[in-house]
Amino acid sequence: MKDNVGDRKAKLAAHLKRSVLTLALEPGVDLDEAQLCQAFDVSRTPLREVFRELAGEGYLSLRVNRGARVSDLSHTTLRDFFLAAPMIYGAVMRLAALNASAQQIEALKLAQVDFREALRTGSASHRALANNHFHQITGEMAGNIYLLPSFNRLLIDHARIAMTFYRPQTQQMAKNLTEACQQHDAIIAAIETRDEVAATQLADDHWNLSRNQIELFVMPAALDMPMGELSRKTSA
Amino acid sequence: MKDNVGDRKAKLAAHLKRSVLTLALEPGVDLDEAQLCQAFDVSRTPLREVFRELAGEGYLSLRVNRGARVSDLSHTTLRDFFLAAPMIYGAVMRLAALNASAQQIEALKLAQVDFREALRTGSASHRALANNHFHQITGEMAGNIYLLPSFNRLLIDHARIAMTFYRPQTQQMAKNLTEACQQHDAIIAAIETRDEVAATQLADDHWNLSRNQIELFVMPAALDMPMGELSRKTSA
DNA sequence: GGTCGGTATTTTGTATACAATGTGTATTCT
DNA sequence: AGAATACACATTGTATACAAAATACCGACC
Repeated sequence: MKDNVGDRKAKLAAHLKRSVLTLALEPGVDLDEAQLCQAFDVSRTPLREVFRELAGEGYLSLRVNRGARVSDLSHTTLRDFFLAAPMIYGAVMRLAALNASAQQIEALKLAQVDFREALRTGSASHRALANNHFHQITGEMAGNIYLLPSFNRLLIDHARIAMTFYRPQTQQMAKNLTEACQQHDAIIAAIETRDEVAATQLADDHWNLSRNQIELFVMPAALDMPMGELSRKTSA
Repeated sequence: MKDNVGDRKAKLAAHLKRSVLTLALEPGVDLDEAQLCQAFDVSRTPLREVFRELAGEGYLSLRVNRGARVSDLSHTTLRDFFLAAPMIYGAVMRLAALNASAQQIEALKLAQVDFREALRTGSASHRALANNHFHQITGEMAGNIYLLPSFNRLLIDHARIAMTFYRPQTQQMAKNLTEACQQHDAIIAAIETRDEVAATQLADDHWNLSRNQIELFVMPAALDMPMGELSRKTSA
């Protein structure tokens, strides 16, 4: 099971990504160079290179003379997220339908098998990662180097937000998950038949469902309030 | 004029960015670590960190065991560019109109002064950099962390493509440049009055003008062909 | 003459020592 | 007691030596 440094570096990067996506490393926490060096048996130089790389992709943020930390997921970033996501997701899905290769479609189907499996028996982390993987493949299908940077950044925070509701706490939330799964199937079908219109529409539907799911979590029960004081706009 | 290492690092990064944007470093050329280390008086470690940073932003691309090179600007990337740019530019301009701070508007006006100056007396590089700076500020105004990665990547290649026509070779091209300048003024006005509709429209106009400019260069004179064999679709 | 294979050289990647910066703590002075 | 400062410690940034990989060069063989 021993491998060269390059492999250990890749392992480290993958581990950090997974940890960030699944909230095993929570937004804002500091990363300890010395500890990670020891844990993954690499020296500080390659470790710090990985840090910079992941910082560029949006997983981490680096502050001069004060080390690396997991990217924040603040109030304002959430607002940005809801503004940008529908547009980018839609564009990516449309391009995916236009450009997907047969090989990529196979990969997408495999990802969906895993996602379904995760919904049935997996942990919340497994679900988040499987869903993340599914959408990453659609990003590859779109294959537009100018869209991907933003899309991948969105996927990072989508996974982190989603982690909060991949442990469904109500009947409705559970139902939404199975619907999301069905939408994935529809997305695969649309891509396979190169139906860009359907794909774009499905991106929109899928996104709206996701947003509902998030709202169910952020505003749990509505508590059956008599008046309208707790309207949606208040928290913004 | 002596400064600490951090400053030299920043200088190096700025130099590389400028060189890439102005085609002083052409797409695809290899970068020599040893030479740059000597030129900027930094050791290889910080130099390589800069490389990774710029690679993350899209200026360079790193290939394992084979060093850094300037990002390519190929046929296929151009196609991606034309697909993604209108959407992202429009979104950024709209958000800029909604969110710009007074300070940012001042900065934008200064950038426009410089751009106008560059059109009158500056070099092609000066023009490209000034225009780049102007649009970078609109990106900051929009301030959406999910849109910015793609937007900034677009700006890099926009500058590089634009370099080819900031040396206007026909009457029409020169005229287009002055029109672009006027559009900048209109953009400033729209942002200052928080007119998101106008800003979005102007983004579209500005983009179309830019594309025309590019097309004038890519398909120079049309040569007054009698038949229609040289129609636009052929090269795609 | 051309191609294959092996060695020398250059270039890239990693480890580590050292310098600089930031942080925590104790001591002193008001 | 509380604040300020100086000192010790921990963490981050840089330089450099070394290892590994790629490239260039050269000669042998077909």
